[in-house]
Amino acid sequence: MADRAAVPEVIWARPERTGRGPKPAFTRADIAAAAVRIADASGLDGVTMRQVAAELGCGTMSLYNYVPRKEDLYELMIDAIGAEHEMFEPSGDWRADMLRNAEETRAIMYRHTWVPRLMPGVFGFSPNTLRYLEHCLACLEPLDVPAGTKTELIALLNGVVTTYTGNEIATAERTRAMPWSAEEENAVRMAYLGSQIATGAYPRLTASFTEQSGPVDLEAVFRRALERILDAFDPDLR
Amino acid sequence: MADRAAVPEVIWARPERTGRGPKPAFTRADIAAAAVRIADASGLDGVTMRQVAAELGCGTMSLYNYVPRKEDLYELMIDAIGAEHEMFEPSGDWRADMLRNAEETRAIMYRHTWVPRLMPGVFGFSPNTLRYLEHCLACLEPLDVPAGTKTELIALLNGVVTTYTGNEIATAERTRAMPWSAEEENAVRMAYLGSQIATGAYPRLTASFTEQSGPVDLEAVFRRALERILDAFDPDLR
DNA sequence: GCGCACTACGTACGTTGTACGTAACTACGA
DNA sequence: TCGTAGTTACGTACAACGTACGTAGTGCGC
Repeated sequence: MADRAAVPEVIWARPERTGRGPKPAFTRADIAAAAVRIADASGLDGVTMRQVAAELGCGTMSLYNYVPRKEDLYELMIDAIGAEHEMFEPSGDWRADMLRNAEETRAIMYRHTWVPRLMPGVFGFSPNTLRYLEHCLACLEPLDVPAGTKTELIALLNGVVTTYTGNEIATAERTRAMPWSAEEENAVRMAYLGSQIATGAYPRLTASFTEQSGPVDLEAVFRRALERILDAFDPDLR
Repeated sequence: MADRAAVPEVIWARPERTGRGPKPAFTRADIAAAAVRIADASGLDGVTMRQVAAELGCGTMSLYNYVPRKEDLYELMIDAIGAEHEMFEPSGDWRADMLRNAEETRAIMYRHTWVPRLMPGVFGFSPNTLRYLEHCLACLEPLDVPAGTKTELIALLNGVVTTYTGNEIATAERTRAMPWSAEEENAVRMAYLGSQIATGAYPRLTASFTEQSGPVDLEAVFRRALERILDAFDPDLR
């Protein structure tokens, strides 16, 4: 029996096929694509080993020949959507390029709303992740700061993109999944917040709430956050 | 029978006790404390309805009298650790105060390593969350920007603290939970990264890796990220 | 003092990840 | 050329999870 048990292993380090025995029926890409298809259609919770196997048309346990743990399936999924990133030719304007990268990541997340929920748990540097990092570094070539600072900029931007977009998606999905209407939910929330505000314990918070009129433009907030971070790394603004 | 079914409800809007029938055996605080105790000791995955009930010394299903869904239990937990935040008197130096707030949040997360994993899923503005936001706004009183901008600063800071600290914790826990040693894991990872680098497909990434010598000072990276964000909101630096 | 709204909790169901055993298959060493 | 070792494939089975449901007991408001 194959030792599929505990072995210090990044799935990307394990060769895709081994040569001996029957030909594998699927590639990793097949499996990743099936999982992505399910996640897009039914959400991340729809991605079960049984469902993925059914989508592929094979027995549940056969999957474990390709993916030692479910966690590794997630890794495959993240790598798969990483291929959607357009690795454009750097323009020479590092700010514009990084904005474009961020905006594209955001778009990918809106296309695959399960990505933000998966990101924090993914650690193996998948091929497409490495390609993306390399691409970002290429975009940052004109920026005259140490390499370590560039890495920090990339990490900070990616983190903000994930956090902001993930929050928006989670809020949207929350209202969608509920058996009651969004208005109803909002009414209950507002009633609660109103009752809290009425206690007078949160004067500044109350002022902040009442001051702002109309709905928040999430995209604008997102853009401002990005710009601010770019400002903070821009030597020309110091 | 009580209708514990789908109702648009924030748990904080539901009154803690109703007056009729037998006195409840526990308060929400009891339950939250029990869940926090378990999470601290056995991780977030140890927090099951059965475990929490056992910790309280009651039947599993009795919990559902207090907490309609497990998700609401999480909400209770987040609120409970929110009480650990020290709401100090603002010093008048908003940068120093916000740094202190961030550093304290980070410390709380290191004390309760499950917090970052829970944060993205928590939406109900719990009492302690409101108190914390109010406190942040008090610290930002000397900052001369619109109220909306202050809110954005708070959100950005909190997001970065959660992301950075959460990543660190996840990495640490990952190596701890593994049946193999951290050195072994690291060796495998490095061997893999080395093999990728050897392909020559990632020249800039390779340079960045080899350029940096010695381990990364995570706390310093964290501090720099905070300072940069504060810079970006500081009118005196524009 | 009656009844209703609540608490308490055992049982049970559906679903999950995955350990394990078995059977079939093929590339390699002899 | 032929075993045989290392695979793939997959059915069965198990422990653990969230929680629906039913029943029994309790005490406040009318």
